Amino acid sequence: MSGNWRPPSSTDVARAAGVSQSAVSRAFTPGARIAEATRARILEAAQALGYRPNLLPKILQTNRSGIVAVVVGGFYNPYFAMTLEAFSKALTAAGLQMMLVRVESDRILDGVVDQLAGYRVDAVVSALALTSQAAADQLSKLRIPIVTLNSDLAGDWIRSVSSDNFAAGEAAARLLRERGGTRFGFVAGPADSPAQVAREAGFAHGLATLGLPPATRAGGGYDYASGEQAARDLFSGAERPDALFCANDLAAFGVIDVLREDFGLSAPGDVLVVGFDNLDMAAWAPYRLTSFDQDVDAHVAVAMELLDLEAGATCVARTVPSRLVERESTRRG
Amino acid sequence: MSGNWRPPSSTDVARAAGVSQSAVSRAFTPGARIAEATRARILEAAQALGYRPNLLPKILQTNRSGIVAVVVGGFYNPYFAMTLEAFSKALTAAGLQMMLVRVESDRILDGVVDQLAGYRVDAVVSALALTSQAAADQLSKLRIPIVTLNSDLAGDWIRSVSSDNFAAGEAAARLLRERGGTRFGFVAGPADSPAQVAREAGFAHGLATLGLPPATRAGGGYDYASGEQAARDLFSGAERPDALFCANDLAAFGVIDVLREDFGLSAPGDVLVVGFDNLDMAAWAPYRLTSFDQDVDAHVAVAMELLDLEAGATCVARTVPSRLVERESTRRG
DNA sequence: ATGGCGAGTGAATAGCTATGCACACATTCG
DNA sequence: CGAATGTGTGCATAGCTATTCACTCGCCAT
Repeated sequence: MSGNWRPPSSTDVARAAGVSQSAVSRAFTPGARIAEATRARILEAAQALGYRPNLLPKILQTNRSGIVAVVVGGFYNPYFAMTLEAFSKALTAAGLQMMLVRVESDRILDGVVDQLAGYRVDAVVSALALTSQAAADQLSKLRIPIVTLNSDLAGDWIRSVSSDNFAAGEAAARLLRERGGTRFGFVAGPADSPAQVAREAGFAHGLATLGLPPATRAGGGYDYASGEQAARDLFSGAERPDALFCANDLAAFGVIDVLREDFGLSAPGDVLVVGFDNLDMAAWAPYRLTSFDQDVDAHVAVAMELLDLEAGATCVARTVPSRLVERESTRRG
Repeated sequence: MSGNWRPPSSTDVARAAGVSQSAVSRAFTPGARIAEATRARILEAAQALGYRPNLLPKILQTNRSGIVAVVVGGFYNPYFAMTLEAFSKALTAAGLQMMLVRVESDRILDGVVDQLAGYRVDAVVSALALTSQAAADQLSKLRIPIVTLNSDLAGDWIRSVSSDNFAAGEAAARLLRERGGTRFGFVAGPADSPAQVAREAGFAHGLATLGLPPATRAGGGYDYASGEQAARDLFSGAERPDALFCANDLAAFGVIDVLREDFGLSAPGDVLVVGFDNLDMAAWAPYRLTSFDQDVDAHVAVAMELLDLEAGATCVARTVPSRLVERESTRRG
């Protein structure tokens, strides 16, 4: 019997209140012309029936769902939590809802495009390290704006907002040099991440510009375990580095812990360490990690701005400066 | 000109392929009766136009959106990230989409109900510490199933799944006692969290059952800073505890860091510490924290199961056992 | 030869809301 | 007092898809 139950419709309310369906609609539309008495009677009937206007017909007509899809690859990195939090606030403030899509790989994103297009999402935000070009093209064809974070996609209807990863890499080189570093190491993120690539390139360029020897290299992931492994690799050899730039904080934590536990080394006592993301944890006592703050709020603000650029079918790329937050891990003595 | 652009509809495809709209619909409906040749011609035309079936009309008729709303209070706690990740996987596997809603307070949840109801979400999952009874009632009225996590809501169409918080509190008391604790302390979470209340009550009951003195108490939040403050409060007095049960891991980390930095105390050397949630970080070298694992996957599996209980208008509450993961922080000597 | 049958297709419709248009009525102004 | 203005309401429709119903056309069996 409850199998064919339906939520009350505006027609049901109209019948209950003895008015037409359009009157009900007007009662729920701010600024619509309706007598206050009628309106009150309708709201009363609606309340009694538990009526809520169905948003779908409106969407069907206007093709504006009020939904923005946010695509992420996983949540293990607190940086994504920060991004999600900021986006959530911004979207709510703009009266939009967030559809959260988690994809294992970019191949699967292609499959998800059908769904997103089917729900007529107003826009897609991709926090994926690597966003599928094919998927982006499909969305472009449907004129669904897409904003990528720290990616390097190109094409119509595609906007991107990134940190100044290259410049930050250079800045890291300068800082480590100033603080007394002589043998440099780089703890890498995943090779397919454009941010990782830019940070490493900037670091290398910074070292070269200062006339310093290139950095030894280890790692290959944005996670804690990658950092652990990188530290073991870098410090098992004879020529141990004394200044490290890590592709992100999570890896830096792994590095610092292994240095302390396995090698009895401390930061900054024996090794200078710089991270990236400025997670909350970077300020915690065991780490006090110098790190580049990506200014998530600014990223999101720019992203929201780019989403609003309805007309712009041209490719837009914006860069948000990151801010160096120096803590104990680079203060020697 | 692009102001009134509309994505291609099935009618557009039909025109292009020289068939009727129903044929197009059939071409995209698995198992529908259509000649293979026609189907191929339609798919070709659809491909050329970039057609994707609009899901909204179907939703309008069936009242099944394929969307589940997940309501959270924030993302600062990695525990929510774990939950979100697990839910995301489970929903994807079930062919559902996740609408993520972040609310500042439960009052705002009331306002959000209109939206959720308007989108005709199939169900609501609330990971809120405190879920508004009023909001839940509204959803019940619309026959939208609601599942709360670690909450103690009651009513029709409301299901809840919780950890065995009370039992875990008792277990914590037994463990700390066995490991040599004599003066006990409890680092509390927020007072309005049912999980916090149950954990504290279980701990108190456990201590009493063992004939031990009651625990001193500090804290009042699930975050790191709360833990820091709690440690300062608990260890500034003359009678310092030597065994702590923390309402969650994040607070426990704050406790451990302050003990080490400000008081020169170590866990487990000077103080035994038990946390709750078993975050990834609990295994990290500076902490090696004994913690109760809430088994997020099991929580989510049960939640998904409860969502499927379409018929059940009765209130269902399920408990998932948490698993004690013992690490160095409670191993003395 | 003819009734029956299955496959393939088109026409029509349900589902719900917002809104343009038309109409009825009241009020005000010349 | 007639006209004009304004207010409040109902009618009809668009928006898109899945699905039911009806129809046609081969084909087989009787």
